[in-house]
Amino acid sequence: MKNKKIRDIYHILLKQYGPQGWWPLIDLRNKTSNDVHLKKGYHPEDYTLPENRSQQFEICVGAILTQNTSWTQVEKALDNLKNKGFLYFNIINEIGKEELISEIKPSGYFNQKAGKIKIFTDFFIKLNGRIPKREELLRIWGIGKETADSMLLYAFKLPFFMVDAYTKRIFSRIFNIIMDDYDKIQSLFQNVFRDEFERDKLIIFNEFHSLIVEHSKNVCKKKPNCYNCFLKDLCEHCL
DNA sequence: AACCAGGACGTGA
DNA sequence: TCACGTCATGGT
Repeated sequence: MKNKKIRDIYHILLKQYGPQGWWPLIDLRNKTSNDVHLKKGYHPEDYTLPENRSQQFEICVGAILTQNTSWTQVEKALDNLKNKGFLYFNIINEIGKEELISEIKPSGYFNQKAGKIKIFTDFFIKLNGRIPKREELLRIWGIGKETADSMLLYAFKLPFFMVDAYTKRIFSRIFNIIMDDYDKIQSLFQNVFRDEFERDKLIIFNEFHSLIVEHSKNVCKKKPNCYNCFLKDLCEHCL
């Protein structure tokens, strides 16, 4: 049964990698941590974050910046914005597009992304603290399904399972079927955990996605390292 | 030196 | 609907 397999995989990944502490927040990066192994900005097992509109906004900007771009590049862009004092919705709203572009260059696609961030910022301000509907986000130019769901899950704490290229790749291999339809994959996963409490769903979707990213980077890469993959007993690609 | 990274949009068939 | 081109920097 697919559902049980998906549940098993979640628990295996969680046990192997541990809580991932998504979504990283820039202010936590500068905090002195007694755990040197803790990746900066991440906050494992603290699901209270984000705790204010400013942090929500930062996550949303990061979600746009990371479109088809590695997070290390996004960090550079966010650092630039932070150091300039730009990483606030009221400031982004004030500054010119060219000014924004010059700070987010490391993340690539800077012309498009600057426009996307400006448009989203206008929307975010008009929210005035309200939590947006998914359809509202999808109507905004520059926000597709994945970006919308990453905002809903990690910034607005709503239980949407987000699907990305990694998710499609891993589970295409595991089930030995081409899984490419965003909506089908999302409803499959949300259905698996439909009976969980809302609070648990949030944690599960939060961790699951980040664990998928972690496993995809380390093991289930484009050229997979099946030899030391601890999912191989469940993976049809390896049978 | 090609290839890829936590996608989305516009176009033509 | 779908396949494809475009956007762009910096890592490996």
